[in-house]
Amino acid sequence: MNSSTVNCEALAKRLTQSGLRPTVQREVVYKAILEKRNHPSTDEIFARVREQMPTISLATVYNCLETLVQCGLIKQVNFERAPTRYCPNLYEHAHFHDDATGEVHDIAVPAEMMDRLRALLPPGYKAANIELSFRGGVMHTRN
Amino acid sequence: MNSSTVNCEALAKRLTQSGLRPTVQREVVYKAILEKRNHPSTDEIFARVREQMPTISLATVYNCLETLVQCGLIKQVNFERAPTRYCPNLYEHAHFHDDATGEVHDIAVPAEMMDRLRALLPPGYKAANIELSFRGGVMHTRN
DNA sequence: AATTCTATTTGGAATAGTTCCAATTCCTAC
DNA sequence: GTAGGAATTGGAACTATTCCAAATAGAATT
Ligand SMILES: [Mn+2]
Ligand SMILES: [Mn+2]
Ligand SMILES: [Zn+2]
Ligand SMILES: [Zn+2]
Repeated sequence: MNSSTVNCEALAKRLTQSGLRPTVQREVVYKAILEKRNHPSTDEIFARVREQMPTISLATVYNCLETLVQCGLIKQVNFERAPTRYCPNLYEHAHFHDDATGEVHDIAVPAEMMDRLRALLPPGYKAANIELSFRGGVMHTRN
Repeated sequence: MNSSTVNCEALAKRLTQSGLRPTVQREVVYKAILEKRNHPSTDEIFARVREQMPTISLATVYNCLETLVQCGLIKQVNFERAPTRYCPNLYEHAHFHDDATGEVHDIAVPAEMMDRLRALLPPGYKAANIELSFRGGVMHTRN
């Protein structure tokens, strides 16, 4: 029983809990995101998925992604107005967008820091969601 | 000498410094953003600007906004994939997007907090930009 | 097992914010 | 005043995403 099997059992369970059907399309889209966790765009996911299922439609990929987000299995990552990316890392974390390569890296954020951020809000403001993102470069260290 | 005059002198100065011309279109777009600092969208800015200058084109508004951002006079504010908004508040701050009203509110962020955020980055990562945004609701307090 | 009912998928059209482009107009420098 | 570059303009093009109506698949019921 490999990790992919585990993940897809979790997927089926979560979908069923939400009253949705664990379809093969949803499974293959979810696996595509898991296989290389580099915050792929919809196009990238579509390309990966087509290798397994060449007949899947782009509309279905969009539908599956929306479903997976609603079930809380993946997160949408938006940067400026660039095409939406997706992230299977469910821990609270921030994103670093490397200007040079275009890559997006996860940045760990302690829960305590999240609390500090929430504390910035005026009384009465309740944040359902906090997004923290960095943009910049990565210096190469010479040894 | 009202504040609008002051702001527009600053605008002209900044544009000239950048080797750009202080045109009437750029001035009227900038004033439109300052007049009601509610993070207006391009459409809203276009509507405001047309009252002063009914002949201005949408393309020019887009051009002016890009110029003003490049000069550092305003900031782009993106939320998910909603239409871009603009903000003349040049202090480092976060944004709170009210789900109920769609309004965007500025949230003050102490410089010390910004430093803590930067400190989350691994060695070698240099953030040219940090974006922090909240989404949620505002509770009404009874008295 | 056939039928029914609904969820899901599918291909293509439509949408919308934004960008691009070529032509005109406007400034500035000479 | 003329020349040259900057800025503006209207409209076309672009593109990520959403919408839609028809086809398909799957679960439930008889
Ligand atoms: Mn994408
Ligand atoms: Mn906008
Ligand atoms: Zn991530
Ligand atoms: Zn702001």
